[in-house]
Amino acid sequence: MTTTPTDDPADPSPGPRPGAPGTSGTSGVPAELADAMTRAIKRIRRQTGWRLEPYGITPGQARALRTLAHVPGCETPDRAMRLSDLADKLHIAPRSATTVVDALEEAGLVERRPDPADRRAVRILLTEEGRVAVERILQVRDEVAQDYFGEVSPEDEEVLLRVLRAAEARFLEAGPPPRTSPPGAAR
Amino acid sequence: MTTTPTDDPADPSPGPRPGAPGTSGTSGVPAELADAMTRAIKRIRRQTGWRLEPYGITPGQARALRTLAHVPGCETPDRAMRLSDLADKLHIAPRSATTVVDALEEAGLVERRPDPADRRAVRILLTEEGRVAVERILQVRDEVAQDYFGEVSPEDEEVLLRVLRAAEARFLEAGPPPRTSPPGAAR
DNA sequence: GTAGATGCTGAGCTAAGCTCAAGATATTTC
DNA sequence: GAAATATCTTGAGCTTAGCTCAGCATCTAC
Repeated sequence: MTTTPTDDPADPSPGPRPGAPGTSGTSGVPAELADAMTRAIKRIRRQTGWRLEPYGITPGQARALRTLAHVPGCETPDRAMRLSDLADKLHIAPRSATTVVDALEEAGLVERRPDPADRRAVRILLTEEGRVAVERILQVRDEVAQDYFGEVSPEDEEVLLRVLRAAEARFLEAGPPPRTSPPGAAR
Repeated sequence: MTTTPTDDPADPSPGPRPGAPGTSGTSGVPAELADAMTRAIKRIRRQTGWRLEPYGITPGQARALRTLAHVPGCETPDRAMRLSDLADKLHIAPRSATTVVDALEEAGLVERRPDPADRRAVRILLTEEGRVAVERILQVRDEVAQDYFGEVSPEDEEVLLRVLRAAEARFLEAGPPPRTSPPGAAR
């Protein structure tokens, strides 16, 4: 194997701090965990992006489509998401959601419809083609996850899922996390 | 709680496909796992970014600094990373690494030195200030991971870490993953 | 010692975010 | 019911983090 066109021989996130000449290096197991998850997700994302590329679906569009498809009445003009809801869910500014939706509409995956109950607002409906795209996205997601976690035993999978969900719930419950820094932070 | 300035009340990645009117929805446990990890990492990253912000360290700089600090002889001009090595590790083009290093140098965290053995190349040395920054970064990483995973039992932590590392090793070993799409892909 | 490969960077581009402000509607207040 | 205020979307223009292409300096091989 010359010039191996591999995915990623090594990732930025290093392992257990080999020789860092630091002063206060704690580096607990949780940190290792976060690093390992970061690497895993990075690879999964890359894979997913590549496999969706031939269909002309960008990662951003995939995110938006999944979010739109997630709401129960996503096909009816009075229950589908509004543009601003989409923005909220995606953690982007409403103005940015406009651009995302522009692209999706351009691609025929989505359709703007006036909200019957509020003429300022616009509802984003999935088109038939959009639904097909969502199916593809979910399928690719499954494939990639299967590739990555396929060999994990069902018991371990259960543990992972349980732990992650517990951690998530706890974190969300903890409420608004501080955006301030710990010690006397001067920049 | 009015106008809660929460972190993220809900993420784009939805749960177990509640009402998606799909045709071929498989949605196995691995996919759920990938989604859960994606959400976790997203939150961890956001938190980390916020906590590093007061120090004037951007996420991109943090990644670069950690990568630089990772090499054993990162303080000596003949063992520290070259710019192109950094680019490789970060998965960015060499030209982009130039810009990253420009910023780091500007901030006094890093120093360009000619490679004693190859006058085309440049070695990126951490300055004293850079080392301090790396310590901060690692500390914040620890804190955030602790916040997120702190309540997980040591046994579960072990399982997670073991499984993730196994999956990672398997994935890397599988070699260059295909960038082509599964069925007859026409865009 | 010349030819080609390699390492870095200047110039200029793109994608995906952002803010600010304006136009059209809703909602509330008097 | 009219006026003030708030909300929803979008146009204009900016920023950031990437990219490619081209060029110069140097290294390696013949």
